[in-house]
Amino acid sequence: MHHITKKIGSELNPNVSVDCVIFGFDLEQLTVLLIDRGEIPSGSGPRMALPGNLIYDNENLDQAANRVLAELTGLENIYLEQVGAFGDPDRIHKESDREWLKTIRAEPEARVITVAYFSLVQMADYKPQASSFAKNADWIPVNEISELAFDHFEILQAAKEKLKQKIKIQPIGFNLLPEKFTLSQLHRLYESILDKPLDKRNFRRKIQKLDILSSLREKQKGVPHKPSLLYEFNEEKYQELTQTGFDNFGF
Amino acid sequence: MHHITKKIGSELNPNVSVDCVIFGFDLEQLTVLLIDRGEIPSGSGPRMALPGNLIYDNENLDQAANRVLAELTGLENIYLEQVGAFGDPDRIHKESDREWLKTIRAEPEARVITVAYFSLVQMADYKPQASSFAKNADWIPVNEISELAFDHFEILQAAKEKLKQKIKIQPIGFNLLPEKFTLSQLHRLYESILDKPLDKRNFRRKIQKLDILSSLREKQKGVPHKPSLLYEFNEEKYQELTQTGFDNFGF
DNA sequence: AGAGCTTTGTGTCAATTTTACACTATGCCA
DNA sequence: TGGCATAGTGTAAAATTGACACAAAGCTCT
Repeated sequence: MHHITKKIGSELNPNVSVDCVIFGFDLEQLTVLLIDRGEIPSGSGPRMALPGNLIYDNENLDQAANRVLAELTGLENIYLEQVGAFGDPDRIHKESDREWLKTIRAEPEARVITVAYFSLVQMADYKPQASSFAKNADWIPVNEISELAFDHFEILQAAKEKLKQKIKIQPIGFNLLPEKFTLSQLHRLYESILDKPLDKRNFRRKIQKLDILSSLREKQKGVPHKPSLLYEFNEEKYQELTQTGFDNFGF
Repeated sequence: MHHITKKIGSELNPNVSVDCVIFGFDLEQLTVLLIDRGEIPSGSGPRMALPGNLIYDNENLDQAANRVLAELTGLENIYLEQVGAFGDPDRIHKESDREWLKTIRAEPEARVITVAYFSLVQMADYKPQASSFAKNADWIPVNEISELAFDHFEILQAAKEKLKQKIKIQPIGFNLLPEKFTLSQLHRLYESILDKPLDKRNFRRKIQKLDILSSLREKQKGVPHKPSLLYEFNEEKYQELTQTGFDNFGF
């Protein structure tokens, strides 16, 4: 009678999905990877949405999120963290959303609870392209997003907030940067996540005191100003740090 | 074919449940309200579980959590916050859990994702009693809990951690105390949530600086030692504080 | 009534952390 | 070579933290 009476492990669960807020950083500002659903038949309504999909009955939630991420970007072993569950019965109320669901879901009217995740990726690792998921995918600066499909805007807000809290407690921001980066880039990253200016000297002092950066004997090339030293993230020290635990970056 | 083709809004969703970690404080230590499932037929396995239930298709997740809380305790308008979603396909692997589900669920083999909440209640407001939920319910000190049904122990850990983080950022601990309380009680509450000793004088200094307590001209009665002054939580100041936002209690 | 027990309530000092703030150095470009 | 843009650096005042000890109040017991 219900899907659970079917063979377990082989099918989509019509009631539970995952959505991923995939953050990137273009060295200027925080961005999110959104999919473009193309022209919405009924004309109105936002075209952009978070990547997401129903879960399979034989995978756990983390696996589902990793799968969605991999299906869209091909990336694996990416930093991923749950934001929470969202499940208003009327979270699908825009006409454009209903119509779209008809084109992609076997049961477009099902009441779906979605579990949101956020992930941090190095933008350079993935150049957006069309996929099974989407007519198109794009990195969009978070500040420029004002509406999304379904309740995805709400989810985005929650993900931003969670990231904000988390980065005060763990130096996860490195997941967003290329291997070699400058302190100024790190500085701008923190500013864009925390959404407030941070004093340059004080920021540098604090970060350095964490002692998780290795300075390279290497400088930026070709910039029209004084070149910056490049740094690497020192995983060893980071592990030490997370072991002993630290409560506060103090930003 | 699936339950979603039925009339929406009237039925249990067989795939999604909520579980509540209901915290209390007995003025000595942090406690959790657990239900006792009674003798487990197969003999082995934990008897205690978190209160929880499947959601209805016409309620959102917060409503479902509030409903479960109200059904068990009769309490309403209680502090409630989502912890996250838990959904291992094999989260129901103990034999005792399978058997119990057979007695309470229409579809005991369904793969269920549960959304966990934690809530803070004043223990005095609720005296445990049997209910539709449980043969019995009881306040159990969190430190004395070492196993629970399903993945409830894991959920409890996550809820404790979330509470720990949250209380560093917002003075939500007041939800656990009676209207009038002493600074020592508040002190012990913070110690038991943070699970570490806090210096008495430093604690008092910090709390007082928040300026959200009103001292009453009233003392404890009948205690075999110097009586303590009683305090009230000052909601007005609290609102001010949460508006302007404060990032850190600094514990 | 007094001794003893238990918990309350209080202050200071040293060390650390935070905040605010401005100028020189380096490399490109025109 | 001068101009432009960003990198990189130090200090002093203020605030916060952490460590620490003893007198006061009320009850109980004898």
